[in-house]
Amino acid sequence: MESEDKKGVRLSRQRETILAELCKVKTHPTADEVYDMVRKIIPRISLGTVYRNLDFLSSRGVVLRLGGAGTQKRFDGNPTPHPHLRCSVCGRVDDLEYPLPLPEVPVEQAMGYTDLRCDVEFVGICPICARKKM
Amino acid sequence: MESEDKKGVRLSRQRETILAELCKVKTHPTADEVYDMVRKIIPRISLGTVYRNLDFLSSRGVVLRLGGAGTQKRFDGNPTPHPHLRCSVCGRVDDLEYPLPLPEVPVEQAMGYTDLRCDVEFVGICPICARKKM
DNA sequence: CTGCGTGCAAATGGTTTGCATCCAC
DNA sequence: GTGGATGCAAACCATTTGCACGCAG
Repeated sequence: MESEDKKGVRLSRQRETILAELCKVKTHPTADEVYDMVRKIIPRISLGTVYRNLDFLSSRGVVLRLGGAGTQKRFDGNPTPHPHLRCSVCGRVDDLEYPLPLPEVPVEQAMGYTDLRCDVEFVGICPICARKKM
Repeated sequence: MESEDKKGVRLSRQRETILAELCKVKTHPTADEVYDMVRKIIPRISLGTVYRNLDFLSSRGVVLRLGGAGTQKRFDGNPTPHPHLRCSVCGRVDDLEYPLPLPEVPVEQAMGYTDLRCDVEFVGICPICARKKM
């Protein structure tokens, strides 16, 4: 029954817009990049609201919060776990467009951990930063 | 020639102790857990020094800095990339003690990224937190 | 009407940094 | 002696939070 989960949840223009903008791009924006995107539509939105909604959406599995190696967290409009490429120089994150089976661990080998989800991230240098180095 | 890399590098008691303590444990301590460990040996060490040295050591590949899903970064005395298990509740990180081949991406599929290193992290609930929930 | 969501601003918390001093080489 | 490393404290910066108001249901 999904109604149990949705009890008391409202659809504000802010929340709607944040999700729409995030799904629109193929980049993996940080919270304040999302803030900039949404501000073009709702100029008076606050950064706190953006954080609250990204939190809300990722806790419901509607979007993905990428932990990753960098300082800032990045968000992905595609909630299905899939491998990412991260640039160790500029922090940019791309989707890996190559079918790569996510590794799995037999439950009895998971050292007692449960509900395992696999995160795969390839860290390297993106073509743009590689070029700059020359 | 390793002397080129080591130009001007000194081995202070602080740096030595930080590395020794980190290698001694099988947990994956955060910077201030390392601070606590080292403070038992060098009480007047500063947190800044711990950060500077963990930075120094990981940039040289002597230890591993785990990006990971949590807020704080964790460090691993074993510099060889290997899969980790992370508890999404308490943030604890364990080594996966199960041989799992790290996925590889053919260079021509890496979307122009170079020097790729693979990070695999399984996120789930550790046995301790699972028990607490009951 | 209700109470969830928002805007604003202050607070947090991990990490970084400037600077004078210290000590490994 | 020299410059890399330290201790201390202030600065940073991404993120979180308290509070009064606004608006979706």
